[in-house]
Amino acid sequence: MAQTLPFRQVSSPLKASCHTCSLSNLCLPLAINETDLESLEDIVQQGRIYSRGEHIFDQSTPFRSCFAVRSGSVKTSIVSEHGEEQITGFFLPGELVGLDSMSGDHYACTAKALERTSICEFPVQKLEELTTRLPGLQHHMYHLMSQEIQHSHQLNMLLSKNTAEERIAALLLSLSSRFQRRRLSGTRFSLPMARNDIANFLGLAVETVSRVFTRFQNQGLIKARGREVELLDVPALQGVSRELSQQACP
Amino acid sequence: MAQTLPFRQVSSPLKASCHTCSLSNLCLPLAINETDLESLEDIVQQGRIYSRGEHIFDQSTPFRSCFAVRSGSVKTSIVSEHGEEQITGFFLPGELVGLDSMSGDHYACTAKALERTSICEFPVQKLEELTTRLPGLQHHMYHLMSQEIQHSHQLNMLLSKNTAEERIAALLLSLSSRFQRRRLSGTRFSLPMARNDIANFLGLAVETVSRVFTRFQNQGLIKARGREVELLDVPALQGVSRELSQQACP
DNA sequence: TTTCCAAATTGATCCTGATCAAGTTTCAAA
DNA sequence: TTTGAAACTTGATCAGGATCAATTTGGAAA
Repeated sequence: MAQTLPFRQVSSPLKASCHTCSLSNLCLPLAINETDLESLEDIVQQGRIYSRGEHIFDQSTPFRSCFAVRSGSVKTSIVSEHGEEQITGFFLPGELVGLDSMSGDHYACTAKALERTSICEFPVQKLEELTTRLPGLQHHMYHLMSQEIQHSHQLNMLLSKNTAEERIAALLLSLSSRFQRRRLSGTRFSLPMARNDIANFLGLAVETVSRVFTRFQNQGLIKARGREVELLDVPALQGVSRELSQQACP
Repeated sequence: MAQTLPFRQVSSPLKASCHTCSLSNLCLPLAINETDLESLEDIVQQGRIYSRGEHIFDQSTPFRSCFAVRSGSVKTSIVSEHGEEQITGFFLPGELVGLDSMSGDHYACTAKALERTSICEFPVQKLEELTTRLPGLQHHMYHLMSQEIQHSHQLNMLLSKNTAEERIAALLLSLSSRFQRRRLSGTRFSLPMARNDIANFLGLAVETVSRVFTRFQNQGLIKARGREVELLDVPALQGVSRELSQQACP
């Protein structure tokens, strides 16, 4: 995958057009003004398209940029010394990938496209220069990073206190509200990730995930066929989850 | 606890002396220069002393400041809708509390002193102003927040993949290396937290923590009497833990 | 010192979810 | 269309750790 990086930099980087991007209200501070927005556009590069399963970066890639998902979705994961993988997050359009890597000179995780995915690239060096000039943008960076800490803490609680059913209900509701913020249906959507990924993320076995899905289905809470999911009874799901209403929702 | 806050602000805040603070190499960027350090000292207030169990802030407190532990130790926790508590971190001298709260206008967690604890206060408004002027300090803030995300991700992995023994070994080793960085013994120290807190933090029952401690003791890995702990066989503990070598170690 | 309550330990039993083992479905490539 | 492999589902069994219960220890206040 190391070859893809030089390629992306050689190929003339398109200047991003945050002005017209429908996601700008998600990945940008709402308070940002016209001139500030132009400064940001100057440093943002419209990255290339990644196809399903393709690496965006991994723990051996030198850290240069954060990435905003424009369309599609991304998963990040860390790997233990013994090769065990732990998925640390799923990222939907408008969400920023790489905030965990802003210390050290390599990425702290591996990022992989879950489907055909388009991303915008923020070179951190330029971003840091810019945030010293734009206090509003700096504040927004603190805001985003702080939220990522909070969401991870909520996930800790979920993993340490909740049952399999509660974890899965919470994930479904999280996805639901995040889709909804993107003006997509919050009750009928397509899971960007495999059952295996769900299991890994939530600290469960695949078989358990599968069983809970069918149990929810039998109880009339959801309708699921493969990755297509319909939430039939959101209040009931909320009753099951009791926590993490909008994990990782920026 | 709300009464203590006004009190702390009325009582003339002492200007901190980061110059002479033995922890400055932990909580400050190493590259910071003389003039920058003075700017920082201008905004840092030497906070008051908290006694064991005392609240520093909670989720109803308006967010104003981050805090650096000067001596003693602090635990932070979040509470679910149903009143379940989840400890999200233990903080030793030199570590910064409150980075998860830099979004929103209230703290995102509750912070409580685990013992007699002295802290320095960083009013965030002034801190943000300062970081726009000092790019090195801004970079350091990104660095610290990024690390907090990483540590939380590592904790996620620990909770989702590791056994009770592995979790506890990892915690002991984490504390060990953090004490060591503070020039304290890494093999013989006093746990700042109760068994209950360890259990809560690691997603276990108290009884399990107790049992693992005695098991480790019988295997000759540690010697434990109450909160006094001696690590007798660090390599063996590392073999048990296999992960999270230095969680939350800034 | 005694008293008292919280913290910690130890034992016995139970249950959720892991693991092992077959299938079944899906979907992409030939 | 066939084929093959990965993804998913379902069933049976097992085990790690939770829970319940009973002491024991420790430390602060009287």
